[in-house]
Amino acid sequence: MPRELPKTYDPSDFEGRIYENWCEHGYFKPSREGAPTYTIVIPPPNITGQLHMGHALDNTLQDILIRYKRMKGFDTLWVPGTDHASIATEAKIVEAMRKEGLTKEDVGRDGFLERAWAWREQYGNRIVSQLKKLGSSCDWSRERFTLDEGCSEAVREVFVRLYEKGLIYRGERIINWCPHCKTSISNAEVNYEEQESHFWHIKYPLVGGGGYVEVATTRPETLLGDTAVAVNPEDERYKHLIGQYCVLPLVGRRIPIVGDEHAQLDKGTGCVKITPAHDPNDFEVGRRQHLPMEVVLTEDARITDNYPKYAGMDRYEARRAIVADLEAGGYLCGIEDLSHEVGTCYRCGTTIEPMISLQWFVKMEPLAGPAIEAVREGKTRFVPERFDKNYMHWMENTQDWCISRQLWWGHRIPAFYCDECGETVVTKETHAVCPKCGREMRQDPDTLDTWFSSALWPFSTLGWPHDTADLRRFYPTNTLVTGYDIITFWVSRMIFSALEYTGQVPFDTVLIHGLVRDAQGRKMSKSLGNGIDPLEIIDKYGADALRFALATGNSPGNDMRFSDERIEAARNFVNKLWNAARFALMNIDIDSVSYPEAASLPAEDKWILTRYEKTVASVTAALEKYELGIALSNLYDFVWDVFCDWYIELSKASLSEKGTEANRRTQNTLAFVLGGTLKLLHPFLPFVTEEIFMSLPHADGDAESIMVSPFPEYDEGLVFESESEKMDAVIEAIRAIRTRRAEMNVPPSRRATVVLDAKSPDVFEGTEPFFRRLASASELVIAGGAPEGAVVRLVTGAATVYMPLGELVDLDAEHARLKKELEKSEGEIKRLEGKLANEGFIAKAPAAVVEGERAKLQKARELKASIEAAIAEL
RNA sequence: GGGAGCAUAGCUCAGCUGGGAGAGCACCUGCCUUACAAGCAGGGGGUCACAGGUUCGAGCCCUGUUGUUCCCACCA
Repeated sequence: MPRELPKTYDPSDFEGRIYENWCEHGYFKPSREGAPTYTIVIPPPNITGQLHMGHALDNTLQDILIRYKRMKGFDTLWVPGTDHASIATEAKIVEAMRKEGLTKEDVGRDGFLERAWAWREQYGNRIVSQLKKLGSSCDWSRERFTLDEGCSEAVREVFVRLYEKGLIYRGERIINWCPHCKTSISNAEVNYEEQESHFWHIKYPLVGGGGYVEVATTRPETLLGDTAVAVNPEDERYKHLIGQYCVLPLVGRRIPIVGDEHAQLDKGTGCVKITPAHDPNDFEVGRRQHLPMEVVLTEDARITDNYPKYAGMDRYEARRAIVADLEAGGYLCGIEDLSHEVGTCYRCGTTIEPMISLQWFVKMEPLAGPAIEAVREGKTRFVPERFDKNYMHWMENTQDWCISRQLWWGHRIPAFYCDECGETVVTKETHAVCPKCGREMRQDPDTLDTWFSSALWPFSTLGWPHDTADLRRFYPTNTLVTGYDIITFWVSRMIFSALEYTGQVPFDTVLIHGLVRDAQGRKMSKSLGNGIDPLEIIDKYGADALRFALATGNSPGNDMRFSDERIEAARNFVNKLWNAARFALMNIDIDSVSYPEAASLPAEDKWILTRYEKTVASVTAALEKYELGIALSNLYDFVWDVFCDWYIELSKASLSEKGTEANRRTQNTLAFVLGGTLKLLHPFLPFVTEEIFMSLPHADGDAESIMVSPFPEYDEGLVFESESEKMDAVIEAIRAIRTRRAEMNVPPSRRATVVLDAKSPDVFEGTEPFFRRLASASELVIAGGAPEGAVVRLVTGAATVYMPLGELVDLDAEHARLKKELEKSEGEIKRLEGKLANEGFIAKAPAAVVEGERAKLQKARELKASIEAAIAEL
């Protein structure tokens, strides 16, 4: 027996209860052994904070897909988890300790890690509970963490394998150093931003002559580390200087002038100072020219003790001091204003310092090749497609990946060094003994880039490197849903990692979404304080409304704005659905729903079933193409404009006659269509659809929960084209009457006889109740012509409508109005005639299109004739 | 320097493989009608950035221009 719903829609009444119920029944776990699988691994949120709108969008999209596939009969698995986010989390913990007056060194490595794990406990759990509030149907029994034992094992396995293959090496390279985080970061972690600066021109006197060379630099403080000046070997101005020496100002060091193609003829003065230890280009020049490396900066970017005058100054202080000294010494010969791109740390924004450093690297070239090939061959495809360009470009140009970090929170590098003989051992074990001298070895103190472990996420979460049942069944996964901002960091690395270690792509499709911006289109950020908390939105409007707001009108890869209007519109839609269900339940007393029997259905039922089936088809097609926003807006239109505005209103006629056969048929159709619509909506609005579904009588094949019921399949047996067209004609006539009455300001309470002169009178047979209810008709007369007297005339495709509202009609105005309609139809006829007279069109356009245009012309001509008749009668 | 996106109603945006433009919000008019005022009925409002081109036909395809956003890049 149907249960009534509360009068007002209040999501807090049921969202929590329903979610618990789903969990208790284990619906989120895969359980259909024979069925094809569909797998998603969550992009693991960082444990640095709480869920933001970007997560809400990302996870809403994933949940829509996984729920859809589950209802489609797939054995679905959505693997949840969180990311330890080494540098970001470590920075947060350091900051928290600073407030207690503590530093990392105060608490020591073990003490620090203890705090970090406590942090992970607190914030990791919070994120999980927030994902649950959103309705995410993840299999929580498989929850993972990038630093858990399984993931750590995978990391060690990969590190050792790559090392043994020669794809991981340790070496001295120029790396990006963040003086604030005091760690190296990878190229991908550097953001370039425009900074206003200067270009300083400096004279370097030649040794043994009166002349000098002039160099230009944006970083005068690095002068201390110069070990050469380079000129282009082809440069006529300077080539005679190659092999000579000049004197480094302020320092007095003799440095050579070398010929190197790095110096360009048309750049600056043509002479370049070379600082091999603090510039990536100069590093290369230094290698080619066998120049010494002179390190002048400490790890917190201060001048080293080798230069007593400047020792201890930070780099900017030193810059000012050195410029002043150069000027005083007469070495400065010009200052230009300049704005240029400066690298900054993506976590803290500090200007990064290129420095020579001993670090671990992944050799990218052998790994990138197959990764490029896989996407080119379509083994993994991006939606929308254009993002593969992005990916390709990065892959084709990527340099070796610096993976070691001078941090404590992360995967410890599994390399061991012998302090005795300098031997290095890389092993999965937790300690090592030197194979040469038998001493206990010291483990590398550094940890790995956080992306090193997330790169393995699609398979490490399924048990790799072990050959587990999950790995065999659910890998490769199917869809990865993520933002475009993370393609290079993460997606690309998962692809090359998966190919290298598992021999397969990690997923077949990457669904890319954009950023959620604020109402003014700005990025949401802490510093702007314009972030919108998804949890607050859920508390106020419900998770379904939030999901709707994020999913609707959002197309893949594009940013969206989140505003009050948007969430209110979403809530209003859910409320509309709620009330439609309430209406249905107030009128339904049948216990079960049966398949509609075509033979006994009235026109309005055939009409709504036809519209419903077409919605099933379009929603399914859109979902298959990952057009989630389109799928949802199709549903919106169907629910609001078709089901509520028309079918519910039409159904009131027979629902008011209790106990009749017609009444039962209508109840059945109403419940059938509403039930199916709820299923179509369920992936988007999981809670409210379940709440309503539980209250409705069920059809055969429905499960106890909507989330494990079958998704509707398009059923041609319930598509009735011609009857549906008849109903459209009735609707058109009702609309015409309403419009005319509104224009004439006739109140609904003033009912009028409606006389119809129809081309096929049977179309309007039995439709009087509709005209009474929806067009303020007192009665409906189907006549063969115009009634007597001055009346309102409305011409529609199927009929001419007359209403005896003569006293309200200004005959001249009426005449003018009909005349205008006549002109409109004449214009339409002219356009169509012109088109059909065009031989090119007839010859080249598809036959169906030509036929369609002919039919339009035919209709337009009939309409014109009807209007002319109406004018004549006036 | 290279690459990509966007430009459609007052605002925010849809518009799938080319067949005479849609939604939400806002605005105007009228409504307590067997659910819903978080609602119902009706209405106004667009040279689809600009200029060419392809086509029987262009918001959609091609070229260029302008504006705007973003990504990538070691340019002293």
